[in-house]
Amino acid sequence: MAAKNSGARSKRTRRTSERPPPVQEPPLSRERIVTTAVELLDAQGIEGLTMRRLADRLGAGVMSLYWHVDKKEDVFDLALDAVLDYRASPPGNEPQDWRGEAIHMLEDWRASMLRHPWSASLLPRRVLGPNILSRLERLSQILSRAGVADTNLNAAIWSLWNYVMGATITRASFDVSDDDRAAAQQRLTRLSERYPTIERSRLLLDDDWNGAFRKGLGFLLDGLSPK
Amino acid sequence: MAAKNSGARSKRTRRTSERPPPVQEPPLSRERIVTTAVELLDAQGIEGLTMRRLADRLGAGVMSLYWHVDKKEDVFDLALDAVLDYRASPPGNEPQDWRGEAIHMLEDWRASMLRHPWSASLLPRRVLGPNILSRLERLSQILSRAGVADTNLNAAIWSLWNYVMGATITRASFDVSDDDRAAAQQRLTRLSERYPTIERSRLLLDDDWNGAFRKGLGFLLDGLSPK
DNA sequence: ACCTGAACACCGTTCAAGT
DNA sequence: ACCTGAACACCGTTCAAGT
Repeated sequence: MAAKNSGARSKRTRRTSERPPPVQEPPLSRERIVTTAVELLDAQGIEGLTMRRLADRLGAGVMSLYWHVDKKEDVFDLALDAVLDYRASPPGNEPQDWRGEAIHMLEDWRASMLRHPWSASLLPRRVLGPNILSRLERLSQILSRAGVADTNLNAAIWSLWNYVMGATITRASFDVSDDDRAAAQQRLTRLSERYPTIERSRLLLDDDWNGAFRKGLGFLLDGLSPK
Repeated sequence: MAAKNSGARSKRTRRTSERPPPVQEPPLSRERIVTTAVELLDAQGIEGLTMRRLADRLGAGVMSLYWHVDKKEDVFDLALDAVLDYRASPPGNEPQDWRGEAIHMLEDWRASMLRHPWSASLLPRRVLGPNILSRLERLSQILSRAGVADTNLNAAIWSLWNYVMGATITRASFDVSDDDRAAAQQRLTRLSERYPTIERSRLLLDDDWNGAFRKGLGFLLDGLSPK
């Protein structure tokens, strides 16, 4: 009873068993597709998401997906936004600690994406889904309450966005290719007369990503703070 | 004589004409491959670069490429670094205006990538080529000379890197999908009770990308400046 | 040393059809 | 309304072979 539907592609013979749909194969739906897509992306990375594989995991034919979704791109859009959900303490709270609030939300943003490393390299090409928008909304409110001038508000939001995106994308890509990074540092050491400064500071070997993220974010918030 | 080799795929009959290789079809080489790859990427975008198409443009068979290059990935790596060359006034100059120097170099970085929008979405997954490294080296020297403490140096470099990458990637992706952006703003206006703050500040309609970039960079440099 | 075509194991998506 | 298989026009890369 356990591994019933695993190995055998026995779609044809399903009707013979009499039970009313026993949870086992709920009908296809956008939701189910997105959930499974995220699973697949987590497991196999961005290259691993294939319409054929996705359909397989769902126990459906490839073309069935196209009833619920227009193009493969849509699956990417939906998967990305699905991953960026944010629940935080209600907005009105503690208007004094805007810095802490901003840091919390942005670190969570980064963490959410690093939990699904594919999301980082996906984001650049994707549309702004509702979860992304509501994070931007939240950020805007925090900064506004903090006293950032209206004329600076958009620039401030985008600069934080830029910082977080850049950091996350970089982090995720280094994660994937740790060997490449080692190779780069090797080359760097070999050519230490060409890159003396970053060689000396061990720029590529510094492993404290979280610390660097927080520190840099601190710099930026310092610069943003209304004087 | 002009459009000699354009339409006809007459590889077979080439030997009949007697001339010594008249510049027309220089032998395949890594360099030629990279140059053509950049052209192709500029023209067709990231999806447009295909080993088959690339070989076609070079008047060679697909598999000939694989003598000069291991995998398609390599072509991407090489194309990316090729685009990031930086020539600036010699490093020793004007030690006083570090801020101007940093801004110049980072704006040039962004501009170089925006000239080849595919580079922005490529970078996250790529190795650090020599041109990228030498920019980081340069940045490190500037900040060091500016008096940034050694303990802050790496964090400072990465935060600037993050900012520039985030900004560039975002800019490039919005460039590609201007309609998507319009659609997003539409949805946003429709749901203005959900996103009142960013709706009011017209976050998604603000078109002054260059201004926003400079402003945000200013914030960050302010935060970085040794007090 | 350099280049090649045929073949393999994949893709996303159109289309006409089934229930 | 929802699902399907066959077919089309592509991919990157292995392999055995040519010069």
